[in-house]
Amino acid sequence: MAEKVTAQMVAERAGVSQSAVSRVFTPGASVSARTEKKVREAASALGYRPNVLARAMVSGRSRMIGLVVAYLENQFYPEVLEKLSNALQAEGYHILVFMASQEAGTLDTVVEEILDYQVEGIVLASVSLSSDLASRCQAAGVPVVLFNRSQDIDGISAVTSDNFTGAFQVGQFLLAGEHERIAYLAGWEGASTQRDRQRGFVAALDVAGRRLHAWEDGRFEPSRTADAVRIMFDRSSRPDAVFVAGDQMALIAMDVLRHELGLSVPGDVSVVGFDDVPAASWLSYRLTTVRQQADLMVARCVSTLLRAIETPGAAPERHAIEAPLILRASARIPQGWTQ
Amino acid sequence: MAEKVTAQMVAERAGVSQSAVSRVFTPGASVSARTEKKVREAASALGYRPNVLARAMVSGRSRMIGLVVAYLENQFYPEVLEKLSNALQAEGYHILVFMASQEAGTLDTVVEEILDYQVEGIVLASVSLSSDLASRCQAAGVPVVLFNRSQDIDGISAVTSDNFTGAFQVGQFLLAGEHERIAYLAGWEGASTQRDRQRGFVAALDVAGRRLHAWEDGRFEPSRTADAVRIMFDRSSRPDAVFVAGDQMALIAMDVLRHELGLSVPGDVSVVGFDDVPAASWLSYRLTTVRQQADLMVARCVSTLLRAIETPGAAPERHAIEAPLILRASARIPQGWTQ
DNA sequence: CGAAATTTTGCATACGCTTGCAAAAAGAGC
DNA sequence: GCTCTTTTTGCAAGCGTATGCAAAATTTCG
Repeated sequence: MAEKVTAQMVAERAGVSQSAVSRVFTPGASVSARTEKKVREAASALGYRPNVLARAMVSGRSRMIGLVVAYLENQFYPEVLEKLSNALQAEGYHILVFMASQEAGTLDTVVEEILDYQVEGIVLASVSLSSDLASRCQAAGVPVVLFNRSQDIDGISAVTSDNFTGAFQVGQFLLAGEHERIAYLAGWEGASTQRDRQRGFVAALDVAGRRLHAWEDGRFEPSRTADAVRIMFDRSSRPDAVFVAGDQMALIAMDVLRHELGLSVPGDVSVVGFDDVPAASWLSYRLTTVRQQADLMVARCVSTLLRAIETPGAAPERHAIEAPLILRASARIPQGWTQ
Repeated sequence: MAEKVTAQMVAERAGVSQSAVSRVFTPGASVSARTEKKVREAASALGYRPNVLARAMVSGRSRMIGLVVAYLENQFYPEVLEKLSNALQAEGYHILVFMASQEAGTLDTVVEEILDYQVEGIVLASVSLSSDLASRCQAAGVPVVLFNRSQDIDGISAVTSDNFTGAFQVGQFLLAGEHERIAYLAGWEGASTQRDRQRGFVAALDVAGRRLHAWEDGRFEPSRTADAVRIMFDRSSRPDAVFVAGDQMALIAMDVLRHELGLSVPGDVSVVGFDDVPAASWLSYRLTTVRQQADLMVARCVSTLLRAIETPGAAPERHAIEAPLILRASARIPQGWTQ
């Protein structure tokens, strides 16, 4: 196996100093056209490429962003990961992935590990942060952006959908559809997304002087969700509409309603979800749902992060991306409904 | 923001040399119990943690594995990513993710970028490698493992399912079910998985003196797949069974068959997939399919990779993991079929 | 208790690169 | 051509850690 080729070797071959080589590969540095040519020739002859790690050591810029993800089962996250990776790749950054099991203490460990790698920034997707950890990151000078979670912690930026308004719309939509018994199937209550969606939905009902006819908790877990649906519909006056806190759960709900309880969707029950994962548009479901605009969210996330990296003192940003209702076929559409 | 705490600072506080600090954090190094105690106290008082990058510089061990993934839409890959990340995390490694667009030249660029980070190994998921690139990696002393692709390149390890045998079983299964017109819906022909599955399936028919009644190419792309199904079934003698090269395509096929063409699955057509993605078991599909045992594949992938890292001269390994047929409800089950 | 064997420790160097500084080279202006 | 300004270049000092080597400390054991 060949030795690894260093800037020093290139320098010798090109007959210049090692600093000159470094400058050729540092955008904005001062080099004459002639030495640049000599260096580039020597470099490509030897197959030289700068060592990112060595560069990181002295410049403090590792070109790495740490990403913490809790679960990838939810189809929304692979999509986000892919887009995030592409967006960061375009800016010359790369993603170091860390899986956080849902256990409590895990996140602390994971974040410590991330910091060990001298990442320039951290994205926490669907993960909540203790204020202790947050200040640890700040002490290390590493900006943090929460993705799909919002939290009132000093100095922590967050990018979410406008969950409140999105869910509020759903409430209006179901009311306009003249549903009589409107239910809500909740996600894990520790998630800010769940709380905001519930608040928005209930607020819409509230405006009309209405209340939830039923409420169950699916915790964003498949089997828990199926149970919740069974409980919710095993009563004399079952709901005729249910807003589900996430698509993954909504799809399960539709399956249980149709194939286990023999109900028709949307004939007997209207179902509305949140996320707009790929499967929501599959012909078996055609789920009416609120779309999380992953592209926009990712773009905001990246710009927020880069800004924080470049401007160490910058104030944290909180972004709530518009989340439009996507009409498909799982919920009765009110006459003349436009939006 | 606080300064970053170095081994030197810990050394001063503990009244020892920097080397002593280093040794405390290097498993297997020689330190007395007394200095270890002093160092650990000083370290935790200051919140010291070794800098992975600096460590990588001198030891050549970055504790990073590069992962290249082409597309995450296929539900199989998020699952793999999650498991792979967890398995490597348990071994003290972390994953640096790179997305490879499907364009041709991209992979070269991406692999170069990976090597810049001094990763200790590379996993290529569903991506093919030119022998030129392969030797580049070998020159850099970085072992490569192909995941879900196999290729005859010197020195390159690969982990796949036993696609041939898995598909062969499907052939036997459909024949035993007394299907008359058996079709195959292919994936992208550049993929070894596609080729092996087709070969296995056709071989099974061959043994019985039968041939494919129809063949179309879905290229693993959703809209292409839907078209392929439409073409395949728009003829007087439509297939009564179709083996689809991947679940993602199989689910689309079921949707088109049922909701667009008004056919019953498995009444009119039996459908069998490959992968066993999460959605395959959803009540709307209950897809009979061949399971890729992600756990086993990942475990093999990790052990292969670690072995190659620790034993630089090691011979490449090729593993084909058993892929069992999972019976559900999308294909007619032959009487008395057991397996 | 003392010599030999063993363990622990600090020193110094290296890993591959960036960057401030001062010297050298190149341009500008007359 | 000569001085003054501007650009280019090399030198050398790190960045934070691991590690070979030799000295120091400790243990072993006759």
